[in-house]
Amino acid sequence: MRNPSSSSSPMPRKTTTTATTPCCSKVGIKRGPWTPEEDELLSNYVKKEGAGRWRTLPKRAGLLRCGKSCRLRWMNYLRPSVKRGRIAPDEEDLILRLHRLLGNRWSLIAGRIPGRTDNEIKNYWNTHLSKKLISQGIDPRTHKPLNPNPNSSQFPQGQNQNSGPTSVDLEETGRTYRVIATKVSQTFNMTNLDHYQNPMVWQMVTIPAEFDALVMSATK
DNA sequence: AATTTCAACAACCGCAACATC
DNA sequence: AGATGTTGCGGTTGTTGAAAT
Repeated sequence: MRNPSSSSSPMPRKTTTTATTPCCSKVGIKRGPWTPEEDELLSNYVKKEGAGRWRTLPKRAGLLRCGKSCRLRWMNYLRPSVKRGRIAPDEEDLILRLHRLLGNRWSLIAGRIPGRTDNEIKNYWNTHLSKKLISQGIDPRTHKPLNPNPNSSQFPQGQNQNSGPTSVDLEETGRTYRVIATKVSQTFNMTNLDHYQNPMVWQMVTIPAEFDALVMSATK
């Protein structure tokens, strides 16, 4: 793996005049790759004072970074619980299954995979899995076979191709989802299985930790 | 050996939701 | 109830090392 802190030169970024989060608009704020010294400052500070209050944290920790940058660095790299290294085949399999269920809800997916961050999973998806699915003739957005005929309507009226799983998706894989829904219902005392045919419900539901096992068992 | 292209991933941005005053 | 600040998310970009030419 490349050393993320190997360069001390800040990455040039596009400038914007859009009103934005205050911590990002300040002049004199350092950008680009983090140095080992900065990592140590942030790590030591969070271990001592705890994570949070990101806006004021940089000043308190003696860092010339914006709060957003500090939070991102902590969440994606410095947190002790972050697992480094290659995505294992079983993790890849789980990502695929969860993405089929949840769409691009990276934080939700990451929440079900211990030690992996949303950024890591998003990157892995974009650089590996989406290409892998395409090479297998599967649309990475819908997890359905790629349609060779662009004129045929793959997405019925009102369906947003960019969104997560649609009701049509759910219907077409109805049996699988029904099994999941039944198991979830049994486990968490839910009664109306029709809710599981509604993508809006999936968007709203905070999936409990036990869901992992249910997904695994129901879809294998 | 030098240059170009590709792949991987860290980091930034805008936005929205939520919290606080 | 509205304004302001904070946090978190997803999309995107830029840098860098590896591979190919």
